[in-house]
Amino acid sequence: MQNGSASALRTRGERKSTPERRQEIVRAAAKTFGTKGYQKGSLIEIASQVGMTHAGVLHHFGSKEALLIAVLEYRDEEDLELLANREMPVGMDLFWHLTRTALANTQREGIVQTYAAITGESVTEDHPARSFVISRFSALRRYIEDALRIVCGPDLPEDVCTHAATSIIGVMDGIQLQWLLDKESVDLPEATRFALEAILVAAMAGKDRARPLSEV
Amino acid sequence: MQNGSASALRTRGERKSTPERRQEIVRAAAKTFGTKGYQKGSLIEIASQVGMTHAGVLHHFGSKEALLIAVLEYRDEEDLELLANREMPVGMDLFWHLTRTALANTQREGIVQTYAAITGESVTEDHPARSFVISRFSALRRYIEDALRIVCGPDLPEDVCTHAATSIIGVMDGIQLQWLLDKESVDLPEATRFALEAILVAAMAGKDRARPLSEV
DNA sequence: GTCTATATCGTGATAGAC
DNA sequence: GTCTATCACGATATAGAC
Repeated sequence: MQNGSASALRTRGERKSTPERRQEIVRAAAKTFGTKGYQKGSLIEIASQVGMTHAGVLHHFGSKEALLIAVLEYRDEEDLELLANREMPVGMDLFWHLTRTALANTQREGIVQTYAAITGESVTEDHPARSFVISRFSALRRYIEDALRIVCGPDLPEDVCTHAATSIIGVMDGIQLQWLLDKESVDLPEATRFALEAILVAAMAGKDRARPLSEV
Repeated sequence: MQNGSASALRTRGERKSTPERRQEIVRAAAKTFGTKGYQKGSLIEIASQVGMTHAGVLHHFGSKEALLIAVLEYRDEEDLELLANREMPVGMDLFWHLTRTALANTQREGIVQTYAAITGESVTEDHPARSFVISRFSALRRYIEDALRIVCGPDLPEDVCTHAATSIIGVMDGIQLQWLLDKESVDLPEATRFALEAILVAAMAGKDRARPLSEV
């Protein structure tokens, strides 16, 4: 019960310890990069949100680019924590999870906005988030393909599987984008649910259509 | 047959006339905004592509923002000219057109890139393209909804119609984005065809499901 | 760990010569 | 119609005081 060593006392003083400070900064950066974009979002604006000057921010991260990477990693970490066991659901559970995510996203506009702004910018030349976004998409496609194979069975043709996975990611991102720009005209969760079901049904049908005659 | 007045001669001299020069600049700007984005794409880079200084560009357009608007209008104009009669197809023809567009887009990466970069950036605060993109999406949704009503008949429920239209635009944009970032992993025309068919079929099914029992 | 001060750079825009 | 020159501004990053 004794309240600890000198080092424990040190980290509990009124001065914020470094990991906490870093997280504060990352959160502010995510907000700024979301509203202004990476190019236009300045270190000065980020710093002012946490009561610092931009030199202070650079002390923790070294460069603006490193801060962006930290934001991207933090966002993925945050997504993982939405899941009870911190790992991606498998099979049909994945599609339920995606549907629930679309619903949850209506209540966390900031995160959606950050994701959309950075992803959108990443198509430009030499953008620091580019390779990160590419591998994120790639990993996501693989997850969804695996889930599709479980749901549709082993007869699912490879090309149908890939196209369906690409379509699912695409439609979720695309609907989010329209929703961000015009929330009154777009029903994010319902449109997403409709599209996911449509694509799932088409994948199942693709499986049936491609089944070799010998097996029928 | 006589080759014209003094004014006609004047516009044919070795010096470029203003409308031609404007178009050259707009094309260069579209390219630069596509590769670098609007914020990072500089007037200096645009000007150098047409053999001018940035002051020359500003002489024609007054401001960088006005140049962006010109690019957006030019891009829409260009899209219209892909159509034989310069007007959007109606009914099932629209969906054939969208499928053909996805195929054609693999051969005009620059245009797709420009569209994606500007649309992606437009979600940020006070972006000059924002209202343009919003009304573009809105008009597109209306077109597609009209076509869906023609294809599916008047029984198509309103919400299914809207969700399908939103999904179609979303999935086309979303697949394009993945394709731009990773062309080897994404088959743009085939994935688009798959998704469009899936959504169309689902809309038809939605119509059937919602048909009042009294009509069956 | 945060600040002030500064170096260095690039930008969009304006004014005026040619 | 295009150029040169310049202005005013804001950015990232560094150096060194506290």
